[in-house]
Amino acid sequence: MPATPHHLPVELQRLLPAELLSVCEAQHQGRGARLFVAGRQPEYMYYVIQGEVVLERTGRQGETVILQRTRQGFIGEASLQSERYHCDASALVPSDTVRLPVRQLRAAIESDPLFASRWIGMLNREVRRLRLQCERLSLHRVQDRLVHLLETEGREGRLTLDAGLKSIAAELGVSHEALYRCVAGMEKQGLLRRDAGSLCLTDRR
Amino acid sequence: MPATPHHLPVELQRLLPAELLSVCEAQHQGRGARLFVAGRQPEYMYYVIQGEVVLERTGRQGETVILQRTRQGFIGEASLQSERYHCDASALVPSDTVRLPVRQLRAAIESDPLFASRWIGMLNREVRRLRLQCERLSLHRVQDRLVHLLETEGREGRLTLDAGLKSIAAELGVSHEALYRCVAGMEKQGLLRRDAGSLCLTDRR
DNA sequence: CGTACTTTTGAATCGCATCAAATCTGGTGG
DNA sequence: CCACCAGATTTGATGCGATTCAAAAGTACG
Repeated sequence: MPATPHHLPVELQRLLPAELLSVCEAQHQGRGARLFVAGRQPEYMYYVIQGEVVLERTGRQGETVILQRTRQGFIGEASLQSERYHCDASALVPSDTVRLPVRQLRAAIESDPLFASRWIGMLNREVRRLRLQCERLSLHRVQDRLVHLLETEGREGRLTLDAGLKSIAAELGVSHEALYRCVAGMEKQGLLRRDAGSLCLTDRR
Repeated sequence: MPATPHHLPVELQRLLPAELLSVCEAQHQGRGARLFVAGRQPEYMYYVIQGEVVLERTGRQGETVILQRTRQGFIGEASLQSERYHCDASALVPSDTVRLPVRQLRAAIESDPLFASRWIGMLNREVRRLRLQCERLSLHRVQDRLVHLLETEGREGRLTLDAGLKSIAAELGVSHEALYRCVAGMEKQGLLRRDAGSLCLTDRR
């Protein structure tokens, strides 16, 4: 069923032209649900309203690598002009999403220059976010990566946890044991506070 | 001086509309030359024809983190709509570049839908490339990262080296000593060949 | 020829992955 | 409500691989 525009997030309402807003379809994804799988032809573009959806790829040793982790925003937007998906998307926790037909999205970009500019702006933000993640992953110590995450993705050093520390560990590219130890150690040193569902850096420099 | 269009790379000629091609300016950057620095207002968009230009940021301990490494293509394209650069760009080796005015680039995107689509395609490729780099950096062993680099950025497992192994080490996020040892070890095991200026995986599986 | 940089090897140390196991948690069905 | 289960969290012990510091040898360039 089509979602009425005023149910959609403000960001989406500002980004999309009216003819696309009207064909958005709200969906709910259960825990572990697959939005799409690698190799399939892209038919819909997905936007995460609430929850946590990851783009992942299976390495050659069978390990799962998380390529993107979205709690709010588009997932797999790079597949707009692709013939097929390059990775899988699945919901880590029950999530609310919106999907819109790729075909109409492409048409809107080609016919609406202002929308195209806004879409480019969204891609530019994504590129910068990915560069930040590369910077983060090039840090060697778990603590450095965690602090970097809190400083760049959190607000005022505070980051809300929707799916537990284990999924954060995967995003940081470290074992969950190492992250648990790191968090415990930083709490003991008073560098970090841990409220229910969020991590927060204390301001000591 | 404006570069005559037929001196520009084919990729650029196919991407840019005529009015932008005519305002491209060819430039040569000496080794270590700064194309732009963080904080400044973007005035030109740069394209690397030949050589090696890096986007880098200085971490809080003063270490240099390479965010992008371009031997061919745009550098800092995410700053198209930004008020200021978020990082520095400098030439690692003497490089040929093209610059075009950001203002006219923005105007072209808003007035030429097909060009906007092509620009989006370029950004999509960049997003995918960055996701690959994140995947690579989340590997733990140096050898895994090097193999991943050769398989994804090389052609048939062969990668041409323009600026020595040390800059590769920085891109892989490892110390240069570790990379030298890794290369030597893999050569000894017959997993890798090292011609003048290129690394090549041998096909043993 | 000297200077700056890359490449190379060595040795010591550190941090994390890994394996193991115990505890805690939320959710399920009896 | 309680027993139970799957998954998350937590702590411990061990080993590996990379960082780091150090130093020497090779190389390009003015």
